[in-house]
Amino acid sequence: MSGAAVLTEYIDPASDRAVYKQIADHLREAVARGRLHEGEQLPSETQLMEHYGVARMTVRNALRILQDEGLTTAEHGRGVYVRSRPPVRRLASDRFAQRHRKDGKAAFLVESEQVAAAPLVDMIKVREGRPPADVADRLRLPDGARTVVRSRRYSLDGRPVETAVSYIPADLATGTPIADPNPGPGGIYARLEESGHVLERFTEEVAARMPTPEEARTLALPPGVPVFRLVRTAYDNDGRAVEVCDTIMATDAYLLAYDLPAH
Amino acid sequence: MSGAAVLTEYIDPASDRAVYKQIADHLREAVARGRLHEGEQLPSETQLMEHYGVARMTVRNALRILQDEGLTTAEHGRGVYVRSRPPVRRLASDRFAQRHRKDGKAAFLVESEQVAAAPLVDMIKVREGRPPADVADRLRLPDGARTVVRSRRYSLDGRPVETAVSYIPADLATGTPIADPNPGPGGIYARLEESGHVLERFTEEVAARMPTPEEARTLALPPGVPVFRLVRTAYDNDGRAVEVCDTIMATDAYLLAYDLPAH
DNA sequence: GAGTGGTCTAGACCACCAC
DNA sequence: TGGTGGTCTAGACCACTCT
Repeated sequence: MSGAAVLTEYIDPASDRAVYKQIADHLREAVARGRLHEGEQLPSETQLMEHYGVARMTVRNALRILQDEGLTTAEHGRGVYVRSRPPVRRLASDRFAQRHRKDGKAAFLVESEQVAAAPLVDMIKVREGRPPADVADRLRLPDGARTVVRSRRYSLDGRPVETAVSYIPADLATGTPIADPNPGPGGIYARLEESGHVLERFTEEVAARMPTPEEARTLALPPGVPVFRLVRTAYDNDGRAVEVCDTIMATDAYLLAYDLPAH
Repeated sequence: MSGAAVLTEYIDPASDRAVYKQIADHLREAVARGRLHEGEQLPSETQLMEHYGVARMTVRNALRILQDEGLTTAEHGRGVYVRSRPPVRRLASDRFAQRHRKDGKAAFLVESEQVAAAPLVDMIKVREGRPPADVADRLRLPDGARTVVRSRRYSLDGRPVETAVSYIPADLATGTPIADPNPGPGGIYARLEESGHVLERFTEEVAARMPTPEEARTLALPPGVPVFRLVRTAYDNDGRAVEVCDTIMATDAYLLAYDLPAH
């Protein structure tokens, strides 16, 4: 049957609005008014063609709009469905607080415990090399200085949610567990603190944009889902920048929470 | 002339990749490699059809991909251009610090001074009414409690960048300048502090998604540009939530910066 | 096999822009 | 007036999913 029951409206031929936009409006409204629920199937392209009396491309243009808005997903051979909004994971601003590392857990593991999801870290790559210019700036490194570069991907319950690339100045990392794929309990922050670089504060810069094709592939992003780009810089108690972490996050998996003092 | 000089590659008929995706790949790569610069015109649909020997819909599908990625903008009657990335405005985490209000300036005005842009606030609407459930939760208001609701749109140099809706509990706002369209120097935060509700801290929750059609219209967003949804809650020195501000921001106009302590 | 969405063709007319 | 992108038609063949 599918959701053909929502086909109650017709094209207004007197309207200036393009036909495919009118069709998109009808379907969008059906979702907004709850006549089409999360996960429910939309009328098929054939049904829409017949109901509205238009060509297939017109129907497909309408469906593409909804997909670009992140409202629906098309599944080849199955149908078009109202996208279900997964529960977002809330990242609190104290997630890097020292107390969360005390029992030897890195931040991502602590968070996944809180939401009772199975964490996975894969695509781990560690190398040494020169960082991009903007990263070198943040680390206050001279031109040509080298860093240890740690890349990895994080997943929850089998769903990739975030990729991250960390840059640590070579003089702090080379020859230490930080340059190993597995840096040990508590992660690299614990190693940095053991070597005397007690972390004092972090800065985070948050931007959002549509993913590149490669990011969409790595994070298995459906169309219409933007990414956060979050660049975090960690400073030790000497005020030195000891790590820059460049993160790409699926925006449908995260809610970022911050506390701001008023003084 | 346009950018036809970038047409150096051809379709690989042996490839499994769809023709329109191959064309999109070529053009994307031309941008990435600097063979097409910001603001430069892409080859026209006609030129692409002739070069690749494909139908117009195939070319249009390719161009749509780039547009959805936020890489290009199409201008009716003129051509398709590589989108120029406007300088983003950086919002620091101390932007609501008390010292920035001392000279009677609201946060937005202070920021626009820093970037030497002409600020505009329009579409101002003030009313009294019941807040949405999630706002009432944040304000810890009982069901049915009323708030003053302040809506407005912010623009810089004639370009809309952000809309905001503030909710202030009626017992703090009704009958005060907070319920006037113009709340006076320093904005509503200054009025709240004058009435004894000195602001102690804020929380911000940041999400990102594609805009609704109405948001795209209000912010004059080109296709492929997501929005931030930023919900800020202001607390006074008694720990009471005195305002919730629900903001929709153009992501190509903002970079959000936060400081996080490590303790 | 029947139904779904994915890709592609080859046209048409229109609205907008620059010259 | 010619070139541009915007909309729309009426087909075709294919790949995928479910039964």
